[in-house]
Amino acid sequence: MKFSKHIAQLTLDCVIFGFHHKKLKLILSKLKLAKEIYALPGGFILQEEDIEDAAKRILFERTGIQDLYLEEFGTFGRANRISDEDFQLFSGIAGDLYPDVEPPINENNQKMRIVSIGYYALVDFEKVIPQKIDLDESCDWYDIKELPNMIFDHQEMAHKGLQVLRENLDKKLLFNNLLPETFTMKNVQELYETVYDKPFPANNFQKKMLDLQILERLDKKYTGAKSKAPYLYRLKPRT
Amino acid sequence: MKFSKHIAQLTLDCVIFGFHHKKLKLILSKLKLAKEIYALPGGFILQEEDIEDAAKRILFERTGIQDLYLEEFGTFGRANRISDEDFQLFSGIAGDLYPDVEPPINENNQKMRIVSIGYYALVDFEKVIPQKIDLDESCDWYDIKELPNMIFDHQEMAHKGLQVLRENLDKKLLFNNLLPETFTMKNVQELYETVYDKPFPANNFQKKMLDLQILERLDKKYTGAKSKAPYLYRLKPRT
DNA sequence: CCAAAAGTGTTCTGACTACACCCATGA
DNA sequence: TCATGGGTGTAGTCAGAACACTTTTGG
Repeated sequence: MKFSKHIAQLTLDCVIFGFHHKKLKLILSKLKLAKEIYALPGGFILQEEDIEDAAKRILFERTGIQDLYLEEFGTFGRANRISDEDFQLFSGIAGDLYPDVEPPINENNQKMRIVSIGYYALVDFEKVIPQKIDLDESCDWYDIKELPNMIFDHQEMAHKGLQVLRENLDKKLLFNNLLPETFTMKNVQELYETVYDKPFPANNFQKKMLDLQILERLDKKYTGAKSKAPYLYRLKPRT
Repeated sequence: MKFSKHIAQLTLDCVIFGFHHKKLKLILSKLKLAKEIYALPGGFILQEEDIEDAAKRILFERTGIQDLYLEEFGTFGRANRISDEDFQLFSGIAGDLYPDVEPPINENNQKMRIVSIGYYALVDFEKVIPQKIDLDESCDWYDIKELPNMIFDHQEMAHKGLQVLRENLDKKLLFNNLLPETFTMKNVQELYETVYDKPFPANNFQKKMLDLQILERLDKKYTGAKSKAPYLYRLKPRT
């Protein structure tokens, strides 16, 4: 066999961000290993598959959502990105899921590097129950501020993903799965404050959002709170 | 042999931009093929090599410059990024340069996709004579506005590289090899006008550049032209 | 009427634009 | 002294930030 069903030394890992009520989380798998260690959802890429389609496939496997907004944020290819310890831990189980892929060990029993492409996506974590796959002991949402011990350079990938998410969040809002159908300006503000981890003054924030021309104002929302009822908004249908 | 000396289905291609006197060029190889077709300088990645080091190695091979500023700008992995025609053209010669890498054909004689990582770099093209390698009939600078027929999706890669170069050119200037040791403000302005392919008003441009606090004003330059002598500048030593 | 939260208006600043103007230089 | 190109100054516009203020709501 010259070529396996999957590309041998290239994987794809996804930083799936979930937002809800001032919390920013991401999906991690707890791996079925002796040591407690976590990984970004990822996998190998099929030979006939566009890389972006592979990312969509992995995202669908884990979230059940078909058409998610996603973006590539970088390639991770340091020669030593897989430590010896992680390699030994992981190589035992990877073959179960990808029997076609040769374990990354050369004829001298040295580990070989696997390059990973990073993608991120955005969802509302109240709407998505992370699905585990065979390699996972469990799969769940973890707060970005309290990330557990992660395998390979996955922690670095998660941070790079967040950094790219923060660039032009305005444009990304257009596609999102982060907010419900209708929402208040406060909801949007909390989303921004959570992603950027800093406060935004409400009046300036509102002006800026409205100036973007992407929100449509609807009726007011009467919650029964003893305060003024906020307007509801929805994303303008894209032209 | 389970693994070759190079990673099998992953390559790296470099968009090496060269600037001089209102011209923006990039290095292309004319391949030793029946058809006249050009390629970005690129190559496979060694198993033990950081990807960024592989990019530096390729850049050094082609330009003779060791420590070039470079940046990754994306991954190119469409399943059909290599057309049947390009595949047939190229597969004949690739084996000469990389005898260790299996030709990307599966057992059913179907071509397999190779994923490529894009890097770009910046130089002054008057200072660099592009070096050809075995696969090349020639290797030279080509104007970005008059790109010849390019193999695979290399044209798309070149344009994406330019797009990323345009983002934050200010910061990239700090590292560059684009300008001589000392230069006039007009030189810098022409660089910007060439990269962005649009004019900048001279007075506002000067103010903006000086506000960046990265230029140090030196003595005037007396060229013998019958006009006021411009100041010379140099990049402030980085702290 | 009051507290709480929503929403608006006004001013200030700093970046960028456009326009007009002055200065040095060699012919 | 004049044309040429280098360099500076000022006013207008626009997005953000900071501040104070008014409005709506249910108790």
